[in-house]
Amino acid sequence: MSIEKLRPVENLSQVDKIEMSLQEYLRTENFQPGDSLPKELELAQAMGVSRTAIREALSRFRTLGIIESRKNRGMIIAKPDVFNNMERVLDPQLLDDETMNEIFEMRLVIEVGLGDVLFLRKHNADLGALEKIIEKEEKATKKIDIVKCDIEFHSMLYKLSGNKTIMRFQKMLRPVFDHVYTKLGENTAAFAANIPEDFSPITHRDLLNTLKHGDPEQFRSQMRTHLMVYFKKLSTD
Amino acid sequence: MSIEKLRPVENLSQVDKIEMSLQEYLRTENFQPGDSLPKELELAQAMGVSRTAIREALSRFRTLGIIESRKNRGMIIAKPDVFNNMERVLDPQLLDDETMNEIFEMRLVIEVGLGDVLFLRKHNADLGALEKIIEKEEKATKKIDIVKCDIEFHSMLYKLSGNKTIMRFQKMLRPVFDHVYTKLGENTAAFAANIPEDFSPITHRDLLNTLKHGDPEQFRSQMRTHLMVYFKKLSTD
DNA sequence: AAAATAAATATGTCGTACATTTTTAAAATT
DNA sequence: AATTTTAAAAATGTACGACATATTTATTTT
Repeated sequence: MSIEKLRPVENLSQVDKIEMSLQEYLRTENFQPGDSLPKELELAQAMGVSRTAIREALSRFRTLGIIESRKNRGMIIAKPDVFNNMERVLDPQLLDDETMNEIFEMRLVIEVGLGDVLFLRKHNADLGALEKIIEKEEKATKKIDIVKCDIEFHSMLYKLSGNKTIMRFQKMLRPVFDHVYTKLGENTAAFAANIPEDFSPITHRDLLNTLKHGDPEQFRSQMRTHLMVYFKKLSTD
Repeated sequence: MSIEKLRPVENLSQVDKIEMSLQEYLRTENFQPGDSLPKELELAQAMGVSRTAIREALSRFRTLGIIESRKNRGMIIAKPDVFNNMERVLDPQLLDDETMNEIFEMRLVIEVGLGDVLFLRKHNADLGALEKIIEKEEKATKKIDIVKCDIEFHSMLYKLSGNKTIMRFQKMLRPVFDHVYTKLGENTAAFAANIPEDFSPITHRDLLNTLKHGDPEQFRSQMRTHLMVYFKKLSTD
């Protein structure tokens, strides 16, 4: 059994306890987005602690996007934004290589799986947008422009999925991708390493064609191949 | 162009500014995990604000898992945990139906795409663990036990992916899944609705067999079918 | 009754003080 | 002189009180 679950018993600060207590309160009282919270002073008095401590606990909720406070007016339960604030944590400068690799792998997983959703929604999706990006890419000569188009193309796929949560997720991870891209840009040898001799790459145009006239299974497979070039990791361990 | 990018110009609180300033400082000074930060008072003096304001900004970073503070000792840059604290935001009670659907759809996307990684790593993965879960499931009679096994099976897939980030992601989303499961459990009619007459479901055993003797493409396709039963949404819009 | 004014309200910011525990420095003992 | 004991300094955590500011509510004036 995992022992981590029950670690923090009495190593909790006062604010930690207040936070837990508050969270419990919000849940049991069934607070909903838009509902307004008791005033800081009321909370402080009710819990028998200082306003300072209450404010720090509330500050955590605010940081997590659980509550919102309007100056001089009061605080309300916020409509949760799932990936709120994650961008700030995902600083490529702070991430270790392993996590970075894992995130990139996760991207592969998602974009391969994205095929199904794309096929379900493509009738009301703007495939022309993809076409335009591809044309721009095919005309581009400088590497930086090609990379830009690449990012644009894949971003557009997320957009066409029509799933705002997935879109948000990609937006959140983009700094990581960009970072890896630029790193790869500096060193195309590693970039193209570990690709088998007989490997025939899949272009963005291939993907679009499949999206237009193919089926999800084909798309998944092609996307897998298309993204493989970025993964030394995947092919080795 | 999206106007949202440049909205908050002068609607920033002092703490907001301090936070930005601090983040900038940490980035340009190239702080790395483990490095210790200046003391609160030093920061306050350097920026010409009170310790209170500094503390609130630091509190945000702590909440986001960017820094860690050891009582009476000092604060250090933390090794970022990408999905730190996200669980608390993902309270099913607060999520609207649309987001919930989108998250569930994202799960489909990921588990379909997971096939590739599973096949890459299955040699050092414990397929026997899956076998055991399936056996338990096949013996189970009560619905609640079956649901439990179902959750266990899918969780195990994430685990076998060997990608800790993906695993963390699933852990984070599990409360949402559980919530939907129990809601579905109350109403099996809706649960099984919208499934075509000629639909032949894919069992967990089918998936395991494919994992053992099939190929990624087959697995992706079967996983797609397997998860389809949960999606009225996917088949309609 | 409508408009203008005043009071109450709630969060944001500040300053100070003290508790607690770790680290560092100093003193005492062998 | 080296080790142990004791004392001081340091840093975060908690608390209280005060004021600023902008909003809301109540009161007064026209």
